[in-house]
Formats: sequence, structure tokens, C-alpha cells
Amino acid sequence: MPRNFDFAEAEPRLYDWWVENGWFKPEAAAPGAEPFVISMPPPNVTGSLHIGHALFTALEDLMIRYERMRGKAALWLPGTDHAGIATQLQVENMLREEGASREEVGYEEFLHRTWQWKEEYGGEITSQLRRLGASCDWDRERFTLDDGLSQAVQHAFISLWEQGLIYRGPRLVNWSPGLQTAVSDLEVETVEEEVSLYYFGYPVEGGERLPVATTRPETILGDTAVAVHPDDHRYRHLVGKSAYVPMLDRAIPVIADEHVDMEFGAGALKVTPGHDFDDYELAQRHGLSVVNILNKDASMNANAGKYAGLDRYECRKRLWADMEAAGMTIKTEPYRTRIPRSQRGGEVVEPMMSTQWYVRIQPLAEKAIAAVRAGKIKIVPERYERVYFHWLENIRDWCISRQLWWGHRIPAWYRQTDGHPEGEIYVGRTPPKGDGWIMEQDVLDTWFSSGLWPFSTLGWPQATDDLQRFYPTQVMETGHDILFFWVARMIMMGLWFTDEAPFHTVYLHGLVRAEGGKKFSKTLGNADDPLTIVDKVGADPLRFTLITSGTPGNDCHLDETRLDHSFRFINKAWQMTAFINMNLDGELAPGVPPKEDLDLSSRWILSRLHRLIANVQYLFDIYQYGEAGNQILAFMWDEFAPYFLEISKHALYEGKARQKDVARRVLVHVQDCCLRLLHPFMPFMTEEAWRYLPHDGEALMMAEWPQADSRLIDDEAEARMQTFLELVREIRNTRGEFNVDPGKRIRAIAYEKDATRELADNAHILLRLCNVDKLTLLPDGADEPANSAGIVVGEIALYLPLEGMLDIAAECKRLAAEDAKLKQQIERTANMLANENFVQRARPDVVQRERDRLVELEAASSQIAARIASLCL
RNA sequence: GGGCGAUUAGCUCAAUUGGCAGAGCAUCCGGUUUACACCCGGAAGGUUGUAGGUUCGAGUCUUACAUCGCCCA
Repeated sequence: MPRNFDFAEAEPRLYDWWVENGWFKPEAAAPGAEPFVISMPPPNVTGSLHIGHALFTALEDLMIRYERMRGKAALWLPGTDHAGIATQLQVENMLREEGASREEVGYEEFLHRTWQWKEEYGGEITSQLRRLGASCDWDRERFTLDDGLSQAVQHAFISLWEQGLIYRGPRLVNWSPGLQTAVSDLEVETVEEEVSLYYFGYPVEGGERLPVATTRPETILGDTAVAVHPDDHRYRHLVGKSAYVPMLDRAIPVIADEHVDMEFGAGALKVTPGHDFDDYELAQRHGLSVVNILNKDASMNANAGKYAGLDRYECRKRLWADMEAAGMTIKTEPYRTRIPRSQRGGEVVEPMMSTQWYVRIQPLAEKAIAAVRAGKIKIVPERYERVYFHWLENIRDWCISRQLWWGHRIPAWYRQTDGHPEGEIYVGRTPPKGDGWIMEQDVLDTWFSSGLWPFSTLGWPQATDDLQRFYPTQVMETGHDILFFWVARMIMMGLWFTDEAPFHTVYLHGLVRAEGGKKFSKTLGNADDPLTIVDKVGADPLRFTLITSGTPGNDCHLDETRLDHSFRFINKAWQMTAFINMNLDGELAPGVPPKEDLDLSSRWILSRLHRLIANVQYLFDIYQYGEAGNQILAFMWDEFAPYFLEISKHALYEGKARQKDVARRVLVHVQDCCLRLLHPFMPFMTEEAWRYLPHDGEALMMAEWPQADSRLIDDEAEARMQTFLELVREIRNTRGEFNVDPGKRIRAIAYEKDATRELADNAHILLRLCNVDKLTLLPDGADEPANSAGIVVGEIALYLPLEGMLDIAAECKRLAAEDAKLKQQIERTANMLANENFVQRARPDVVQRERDRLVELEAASSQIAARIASLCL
């Protein structure tokens, strides 16, 4: 076995080997095996791997590998998302570099170029996932613009239309002037920013001025009313009169509405229904007209009069300057308010009137709420269920059309009637009979197709074999930041179209943050490329670190020192395997030796192991993978390696054949189980190391997941071993105290009784762990050993003859300190037991534990006292 | 304005139904014991954000507050 695990060599080799054997496919399981399916959250096809992908890969691959080892027909279905806006922007950038534009090359050519681009770069992300060890079924890989998925999208759209759940119409939408498309509410981020609040007097008939404040003066040009609160005695008398739009002199009414905030600004409100959502609603109530003053690129249109053609911000400046000159302005002051910005690109989004396609979402949302309420879908962590409900209960119709070229073209057709180019609408895959039908130009929101992902990837709407066998899926694992965008929409669409919850569990992970606590993202430019980490340390440490760095749903920081620690743990586990491997010799009977052959340390380590297995199982059941990983590490590094491996050297190097065999079988069993438990966390090292242990079966990834065997859990062995290990630590400390050379072998002496006889039977423990080569038992009443340091753990007292090295004064000081510590603990425990309430109300096992502890502490204390009496007084 | 999360060792984080607060890194001391210096043995480091409440017992449950972060309006 090689001295170190060469991850750079082994990772690609093992991955190819796994793939070649078809083990990533659900068909690798026994026929009729219960399926376990995860649809991979499809990364953007334009994207390259960032740390968030690495996290979901680590988690999902862990779940999949675990279930696969449990014998399930595990299917992790991978794919990518066409990411309408993002991809289109990439290709437009490319064209710009060539000095061209989307419009110049034209629709057909642009799509051609985009597909070309996708073919060239779209595979990058999936090849990166492979480097992390993702055990997905690549033969089933899907892309949201595939034929099959496109048909699913068309089918869904047409069904919703036929059910009256899709409508088209002019509404106020979030308009992205740079991208020149509508975006949904979710794609707009509002962030508080420092802006100016402009105060001015609105001219009213009769010469009065109605003071108004706005952060967007250019929208004055689109005002269709000025509103005051009906109870506002300052302005009540103006209601019903006309006001005049500054610089345009357009007459608009002064109206009264209870929604006007008398406290804000100067107390009156300018109403711009064409460019403000609240004003739009207000206008609806009052039957006001709507004026649009913007072009699609956010320059001013003809309704802006002499300002037409100006950019929105240029217009703001000019208009304000003109109003100032006209003496209409009052003041400007700094003001903090929330500015809506496009999630993609960051430009300020304008509410604008536009004709778009919408999903009437209420009926779908109701089903989605009911499914979670009824427990058909569980969200982990549970607290996100409230977030989910809140969003769905207040949901607004979903604007699904986008003015893009890259995406699923809406299957709708228009024909001119009575001079209206869109006078007649038909929805269907192909145009209806007759001439003059023109296909809709708009495409669908990418999330519309993503919403179908768990079933469209399996062949829906066709009743394929895969759909029948693998749908519904089991777990949806993704980031909590896309709970609304994606998870809720998948649940809505899944329930609506398949009448089944698309998965029974939603596991939401947190975001991986960089040093400053900022969200990793490409636009922030601080996303460390996970592959540079993989190049440096391999995929296993990255995966293990990501999984053990946080708890479900909570954000975590990726800490380099933890990464380093994971790397060293992987080396440690490799070295442990190497040790066992080099101590094998010939055939070994499989499984755990019979109980009568097991010595104390074997019974102890097997008990600890099976307790660990039970714990890990419990933790996996409640999705606490990080804690499970940490417990496996702690068991291996803090118990198995430093104690059992060391102790086993005695049997291996000096034992009889039978003892060697038992030791080997226990070592192999424990390490084999550990590698199995670790495999879902770190597939590469474990797979490679496992080959060097005796094993059945070809690959660890296809080996059985360990089951805790309660017959091997042995409280008594654990307790007695615990005492011995405490003695070991005490001896080490005492040696240190008196500067005994670590390499020097020393003796120990004890009075003979049951516990010390057992210790003598296991004297090799002391030899291997603290270099005590001989334990002498004295009969009762024998003289106390001279020149010895004394050690007490529970009822066992040991004397370490230290000849010239012992300093009596120092030893007395040490004993006194030890005694003081014991007395303190005795007091605490005694007080607890003296408390009637505690004894009567606490759980019996807790009370018993305290009683046992008290007995042990008192035994130790009296022995220390005796030692002090004979040595120091 | 409403909701959620976080606050634990110098730093990054754990702590499974409430039962003696733990790791890693950093710090200090000591070690080339034939699996591992990618290592081993030790030490130090805490009023668990603040103030109350429930309980025999609170990091954990509860109330209020503070600071930071996120989501929704």
C-alpha cells in the first residue's frame, strides 16, 4: 500500500472506474430495489463552478451514496439550466467584442451563436462536478432547452392556458431598461440607498401651491393626479380643483385618498400610475388615467414634452433646474429609501406599463400550501415552512414573459384583426389553420421550465418508464435563497400537473460565505474557484470541510484551517488503513470474532464503534450530516487510532497466532466500518483505502452501509476501559511532572484486588500507552512502596517507583492539589444528592450516575488521603 | 413595519428528547516510541450578548432588550 494517498492520480482513475462499471446508475441496484431520487438543482449552463455548487454537490452526493449503500436504486439526475438572461448577456458580450450586436446579427443567427456557445462552454460546469466526485447518472443528463423539456414546457403552458390560468394583458411590470425585458418581482432586489428628496409646490388653480415631495422628479411628467388625505385640513379645500403638471401645464385633479401619508414629505402625494405600483393601485380606485413617459430604454418619450429623448436621470436634472427657475421648487434634502435594482446587472428597474403574460397563481399556491400543511412535504430546517407559507399566502400573479431571444418561445400566435396586430390570440404548439398567424416573440421566464424540472427530466408529459419508476423523487436539496424562485414553484407545478408532491423532503442548505461574510457570487468576484482547492488538496477534504462546517439552513464560512484539518484527517485515515494492511498476513476470517475471544480493549472498541454507528444513523435520519462527520472523525482520531491501534500492537507483535487473528479481525472490522461510514463524505480516499483491506465485493461505493449491532454495545467494558485510560493519562501526566524521559520504561505497583488484577491481566495497555513495562501486585498489608509517585483513579491506586527522580515536596504538592480537586467534586455531587428535589424528580439514571460518581470520588479521595498521610505528614 | 437566524475559548464553529460546556486553528511546554512530523504527548484559555422567568437542574425552554445578518412589505 502506498505511503500516502495520491489524490491527484487516484481521483480521476476511480471516477472513471465507477462510471465504466455503471455504478452511478440506478440499474446497478438489485432489481425491484426501492428508488431514491434527487434531481440536481441545475446550474446555469453559462456558469463555472463556485463554492455553492461544491456545497450542494457534497451534500447531494453524500445522500445519494448513502442511500445507494443502503441498497436503494439511487438516481441523482444531473442537468443544466439555460439561464435566459445570463446566457443571452454572455453571448451579447461576445458579439460586442466582435463589434456586433444581437439586433445586427438577427434572431436566427443569434440563436445559432448561442447554441454554439452552449456547445462549447456548456459542458464545463458538469465536468467540474465530476471532479468533485458527483455520482450522478450522466446518461440521464438534461438541459432545460432539450427537445423533451421544451415539449414539457409547451405542454404546461398550453394546459394552464386552457385551464384559464394564464392570461395576457397590460399591467405595470418591473422593467429592466438595460436588458429591455420585464422581470418578475423576485428578480428585483430593493436596497436602501442614500438619495435626494425633492420638495416642490404643485401649482393648483387659483394660484395656490400644494407642497409635494418625490425622490424621482422626472416622474412628475407622468402625474395624473395629486392626492391629499381626506382628513388633512391643510389641503382639504383643494380637493376637486385642478392642478397643473409643472412645465407641461397638463391639468390633473386634486383627489382625496385615505392611503396618503400625512406625515411623509409635505403631506400631499403626486400620483404617477404609469411608473409606481402604489400609485397604480390608487389610480385604479379613482379611475385615473395612466400616462407612460418612458421608452423601453428608460429615455423619455413624447409624453414628456420638451424633455422627450432625454435619459431619465438627465431629464430629472433638467426638469428640476427648469422648475427651480420657475420658482416652483422648495428644497432638496438627503433621504434614505429603498431603490429597486435588477438582480441581474444591478441597474435601477422602472415600473412601466407593458403587455405581458401572467400565471394566475392562486390556485396553484393553495395546493402547494396544503401539501406542506398536510406533511406531504417536509422542509428541513422546519422554520422555513413559515417563510414558505408567508410567501405563498401573499403571492401575486407571476409575470412569465421575457423579452429575450434565448429561451422557450411562448407557444402563442397572433393574427391581425381590425387593424390590431394582436387582435386574435391562439395558444398551441403550431399555428391554427388560416393565414396571417405570427408567433409570439417573447420567451418564458427560465424558472417556468425549472419549475417542471423534477418530472420533465424524467420524460413528462410522456408516461415514460423512468417517470413511473422514479417519480415522485425523494429529496430536493438546494440553497435557502431559492426557496421562492424554485422550490415553491416546483411544488406548485408538480402538484398541479402530476397530482403528486415532486419530493417528500426539501433540505435547504445555507450559503457559503467568504472571509468578510459576504455571499459568494460571481458578480462580487470573490468566489474562490473550488477547483483550485481540489487541485491543491483533492476533492475529499473540500467535501468533508463543507459538510462539517455548518448546520442545516445556516450560512457558514469556509475556513482554510478547517480545510487543512480535513486534509490531515484524510491522511490519518489512510495511515490507519496502511497500518492494518501491513499487519495482515494471509487469510482472515470475516466478521467480528466470537465474544469469548475478545479481550477488554476489543470489547471496548467494538462497543464504541457500534455506538458510533447508531449515532451516525440517528444523525443521518435527522439530516445532521456535519455532526455525523465530526463524530466519525472523533472516534477514529481520538479513540481508535491512539488507543486501540497502539494496544493492538501487543497482540500483533508479541501475541500468539490466535491473538493475532483476533486483533486483525477487530482492526479490519472497525476500519472497514469507518471507511464505509466515511465514504459518502470522502468517496475517493475511502474507496482507494478499502481495496487494501480484506473485503467482499468490488467497490466500497457499492458495499453495504454499516448497521449498529446492539449485542456489541458493552457498557461494562466501556466503563472499565475508561478507568484504565484515565490511569494512562494520569501516568503520562505524572511522568511529565517529574521529567521522566518519555522513552524510559518504568514499573508500577498496586495492592492486589479485583480491579488491579484485571489491570494486571491487561498490563500491555500500560506498556503500549505509557511505557509501564511491569505491574507488580502487592498482597494486602505489604509495605507501601518507597520513593513512589501515587496515582488514583476511582478504586485503583498505583505507585510509580521513581527512585532518584521523585521530589517529595513536589509530589506532596501535586497530591494536595489532586485532593482539593476531588473534594470539590465530592462536595458538588454530595450537594446534588442531598437535594430531595433532585433525587425525587430527576430521571433515575441521572441520579444513579451521580451516586456512582460519588462512590468513585470518595474511594479516590480516601486513597489520596492515605497517600498524603504516609508520605507528607 | 412584520418574520427568521446569529451572539459560546483570541479566531472559525459544535453540543442528538433540558443532565459535569467541546473541537479545529492560533498560543505555551515536551517529543525523530518501526501507520502517520500530513505526526505524537501535555498545558492554558468560558459568568454561553444583557436582564428576568420556568425547572431539582438551562447554552438548550420562556419574556424583554441589545448588536449583527438575512427574508418579506
